[in-house]
Amino acid sequence: MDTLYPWPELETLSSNKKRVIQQLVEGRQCATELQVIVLHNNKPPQQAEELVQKILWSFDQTLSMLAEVGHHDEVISQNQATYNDECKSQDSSESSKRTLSAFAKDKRGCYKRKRFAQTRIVVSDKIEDGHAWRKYGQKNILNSKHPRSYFRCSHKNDQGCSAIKQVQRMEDDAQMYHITYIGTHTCRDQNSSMATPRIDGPTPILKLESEEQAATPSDVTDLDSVTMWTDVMMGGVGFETDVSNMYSCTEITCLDLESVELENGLQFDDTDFA
DNA sequence: CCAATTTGACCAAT
DNA sequence: ATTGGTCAAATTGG
Repeated sequence: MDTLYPWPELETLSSNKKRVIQQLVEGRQCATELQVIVLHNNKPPQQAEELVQKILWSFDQTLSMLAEVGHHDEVISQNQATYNDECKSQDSSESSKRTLSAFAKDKRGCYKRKRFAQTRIVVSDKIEDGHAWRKYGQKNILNSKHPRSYFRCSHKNDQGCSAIKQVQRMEDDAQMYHITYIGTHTCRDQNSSMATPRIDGPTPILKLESEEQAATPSDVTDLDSVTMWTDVMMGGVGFETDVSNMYSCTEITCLDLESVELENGLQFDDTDFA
C-alpha cells in the first residue's frame, strides 16, 4: 500500500518533544483505563463520564497539535484558490478528454490531494464516532470483497474542518469495520445527528444489535467512550479483544515512523490482513 | 425545497 | 496502464 499520509520522522523531533509525546500517550492510556473502570460501573455518574471524555479529548487534541507541527497542511482557502485556477487551465488544455456535454460544467476530478495528515486506524464494529460525516465517495478496492467508503467532516464548509475518514468492512469479519481517520477535527462538533450512513452501497447493512443492548441506547453518543487504545509508540500492536459486553475496538495511532512502516507492513487493504 | 447520498468521471500517484 | 482518492451532477429522502 502506498504511503499517502506519512507521519513525520521522529528524528526531526527534539528528544524533549519525544518525551512530551510519550508522557501524553501515557496520560491518555491512563485516562482510557479510567474510562473503562467508569463504564464498568453499574451506574456511572454522568459527571465522571463527561470528565473522562473531556480528558481524552484534551489528550487527543494536544497529541494532534504536536503531530501537526512540521507539516504543511493545506489551508482550505488556499486549496480552493489553486483549485479554481487549475480547473480553468485544464478546461482549455485538456478539453478533448471530456465529452461535449460534460465540458461546460463538469469539473470533477480537479483537486489537490492532501499529502500530510495524522492518520489513525480503528477496527470496530461501529462506524459512528460522535462526529457528523458526509459521504463523498465509494470505491471498489482491488482484491477486496467490500468497497471502501470515503467521508469528510460535515463541517468542512461551515467550519473549514478538514477531517476525513475511510471505512471498509473487514475481509474476514464483515461485522467489523476498518476505519482510517485522516487529519484532525478543527470543528467543534457536538450535537451531531449520529445518522449512520450506508457504506456498502445500495444493499442495506445488517446490524447486530444483540449485545449492545446493555448500554443505554440514547446515551451512547460517542464511540470514543468505550474505545480501547493500542498505542504503537509504546510497543507492539496488540489487538485487544472484547471486554465483557462492551464494544471491541482497536485503535492504532500513528505517532512515529515505525507506526507508518507497521501500517504498510500490515497491508490492511490487502488480503493478508486475516 | 433542501440536504445527503450515489455514482461514474476525472486526476494523482505508482 | 492501473489503482485509489476526489469531485459534482443526478438521484433520493425528509
